[in-house]
Amino acid sequence: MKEEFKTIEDVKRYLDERGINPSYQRLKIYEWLLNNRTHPTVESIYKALLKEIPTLSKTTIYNTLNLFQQHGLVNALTIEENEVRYDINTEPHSHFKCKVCGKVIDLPIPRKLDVKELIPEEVKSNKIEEIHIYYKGKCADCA
Amino acid sequence: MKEEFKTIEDVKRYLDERGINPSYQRLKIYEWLLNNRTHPTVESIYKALLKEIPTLSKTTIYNTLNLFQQHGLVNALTIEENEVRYDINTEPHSHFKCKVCGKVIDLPIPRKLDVKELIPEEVKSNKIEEIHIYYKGKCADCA
DNA sequence: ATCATTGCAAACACTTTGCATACGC
DNA sequence: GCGTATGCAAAGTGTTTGCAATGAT
Repeated sequence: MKEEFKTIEDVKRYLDERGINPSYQRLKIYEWLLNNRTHPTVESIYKALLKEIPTLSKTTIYNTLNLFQQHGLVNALTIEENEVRYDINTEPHSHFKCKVCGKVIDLPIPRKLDVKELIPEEVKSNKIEEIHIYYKGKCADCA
Repeated sequence: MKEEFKTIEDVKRYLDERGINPSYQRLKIYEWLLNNRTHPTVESIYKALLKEIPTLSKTTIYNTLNLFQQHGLVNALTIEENEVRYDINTEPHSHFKCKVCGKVIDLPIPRKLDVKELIPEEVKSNKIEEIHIYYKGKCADCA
C-alpha cells in the first residue's frame, strides 16, 4: 500500500476506482482495516465496528471481506486452524504468530533472499503462483 | 521418519515406546497415515477406514489425531481456510497446494537455503520456534 | 421504481464435549 | 473388576445462504 488514506474520501475514491460500490459499511470496514493493521478476525472487526454502527451484522462483514478478497484488496491469512485473519493487501511479507499471546506480526521477507531461491528444484513441473512464509514462537513481550 | 514400518508390529512398538496405548483404532489410523501420505483431512481418513472398521466414529479420529499431535507424531497443516490436514511428522519440508485439484504435495526446503537466512533481522527480539513455508499454484497434472 | 446492499434467521460444516457402553489386562 | 478407549448424540464455532426489508439513485 503506497497510498496514504488521510480522509474517508480517499478510501471512497480507492473503492470507486476498483468498481466497488463504496457503501457506508464497506467504507467503514475498509477504513478500519487500514487503521488497525492487527490481522483481525471477523469477530474483532465486528466487535470494533459495532460501537459505531449498532445495526451492523456479521453477515455484512463476511460479505464485504469476501468481496474485498475477490478484488485483491485483502488477503485471507490462515496461520492457525479455525481462525481466518485478514490483512490489507500490501507488499509481499511474512508473518510471525506468538504462541503465547496469539498476536500476529508482519515481517518482511528476509532482505538477502531472492524469492527464486525459495523455490525448490523439485517443483519445476508445478507452476508456483504464491509463496507463503510464516513463523511461530514467542514474541518479545511474552518471552 | 527414518524408520520403515513394514508390519503393524512396528507401528505398535512405535506407539508403545511413546507411551501411547496401541489400541486397534489407533494402530489402524497410524498405519493408514503411513501408507497414505496424502495430507488427508479427517473426513478422508474416516471414509477410508470405515471400510475396514465399520463401527469407527469420527470422534475417535479426532481424539486420536489430537493425541498423536500432542506427542509430536503428526503435524496439523493449515494451508487453506476451513480444512485441517494431517501429516506424519518427518524432516522439515514445505508444501505445495494445487489451486485446481486441491492436491497437496511435499516439497523439500530448498537445498541451498540455510534456515537461518530465512529469519529476517527484524525478528531478533522474537523467539522463532517454527518456520512454515507453503506454495500455491498449478500442479503438473492441472497445468 | 429499480436495483443493490443490508441484516436477520436458518442452514451448514467442522470440531469438541458429555456420557453410557464396550474392551483389555 | 477396573481403568481406559470408543462412539453416539448433543453442543459449540465459524461461515454461508435465503430472503425480506431497507437504502440509494
